[in-house]
Amino acid sequence: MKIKYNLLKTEKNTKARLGTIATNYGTYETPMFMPVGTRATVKSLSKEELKNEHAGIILSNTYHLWLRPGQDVIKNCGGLHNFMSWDGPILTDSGGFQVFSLAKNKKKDITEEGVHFKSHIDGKNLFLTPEKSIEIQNKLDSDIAMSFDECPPASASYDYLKNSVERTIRWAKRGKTVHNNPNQALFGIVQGGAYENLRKYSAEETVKLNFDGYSIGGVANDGESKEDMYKAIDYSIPYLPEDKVRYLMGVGEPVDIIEGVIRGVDIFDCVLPTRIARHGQAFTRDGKINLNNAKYKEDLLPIEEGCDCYTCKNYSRAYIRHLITTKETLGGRLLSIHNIRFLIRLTEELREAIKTDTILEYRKNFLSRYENGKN
RNA sequence: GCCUCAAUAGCUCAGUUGGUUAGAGCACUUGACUGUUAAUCAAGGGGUCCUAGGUUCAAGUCCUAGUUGAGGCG
Repeated sequence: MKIKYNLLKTEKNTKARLGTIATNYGTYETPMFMPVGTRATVKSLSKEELKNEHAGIILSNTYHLWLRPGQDVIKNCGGLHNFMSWDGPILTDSGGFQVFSLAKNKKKDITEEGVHFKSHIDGKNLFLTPEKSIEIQNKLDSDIAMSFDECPPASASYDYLKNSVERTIRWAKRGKTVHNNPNQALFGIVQGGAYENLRKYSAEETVKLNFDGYSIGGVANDGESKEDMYKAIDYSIPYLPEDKVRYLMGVGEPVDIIEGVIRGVDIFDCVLPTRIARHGQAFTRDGKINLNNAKYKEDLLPIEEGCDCYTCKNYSRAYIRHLITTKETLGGRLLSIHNIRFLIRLTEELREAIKTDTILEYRKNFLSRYENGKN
């Protein structure tokens, strides 16, 4: 079966939604944060570690798996779930973002047919089309496939964005036509920068194609302001159907997840918790902390007091700082576990706040503590 | 005892025929990261150029003596 979203409740004072997503690998509550596992691994973590911190859906990536090990290898190994031994749901991104992020400042040729660009591994010429992306995702057998979209930079002009939005809609249609995995949902992606009419047009036209869920893309890239990100959400959400899940792609920071939920977003993904972890930083209630800092040298507190994650229950800041400064791999792993749990716990609390219609109060309290960090 | 070589940032070292404000890597101190080309990237602090004389318009660089270290010969 394909995924099924069930709206349980909308918060009284905002557009925040409490719901569930039923998948072939269990039913999960939303709002939800999805850890990113680009190359069929949430970097450095085992499946038990993810499960222990209550991860639900995880992401993987069409472009990266296409290049290595190749979709046929994964298909012959029983599909992505079997290949990576993950018995939870998986969402695969389409590769649209990689065209933007890998080929940034490099030669790429975006045509109506698809995108010509070069492999970041060996420089080989590559050609990715909406059909190709969906075919790869069909073989990967993820639970949710994403349409192949164009992800323009935040600095793109109105005219560029207008053409890009129209092309992304045509690409969405082409991808849907070739999609043929009965167990896999397919999501459409709304683009249009921070322009109200473009987001409206993009959302309405994408919804007409009747996808299994909708995402808001093109946000939080290239130095986009938070105001523009929130506009992009506000201008998209009203045109998305109530009975389908809404996914804000690539976000994010704790603050942005809260703002997204308040605006009606159900699911989020972001590389931040695992990336900043490997770079020595951790989310806490009292703001982001950097374990490289000398002040943690003999600090025997956990990363965050009161946190229920494996890392905080077992290790001190002093020890983790030692691991980070000596470049021991365990440091990045322990911080990844904490940061993922932090964002998952944030969504758990947001769900509670929706149940009790107190999400504005929750935001106020969270922000005042997070932004006046005592660390 | 004699000879040779060396001495520059916390460490390992660049530094041209003498010529702007003596550099790098690492370490240290910070910062950044939003559908992962990222265990990455960026910034900052840090100097009695072994010491004392001398030559010169100008010395980390040349000369003399000394100190310390390494090696060699007796």
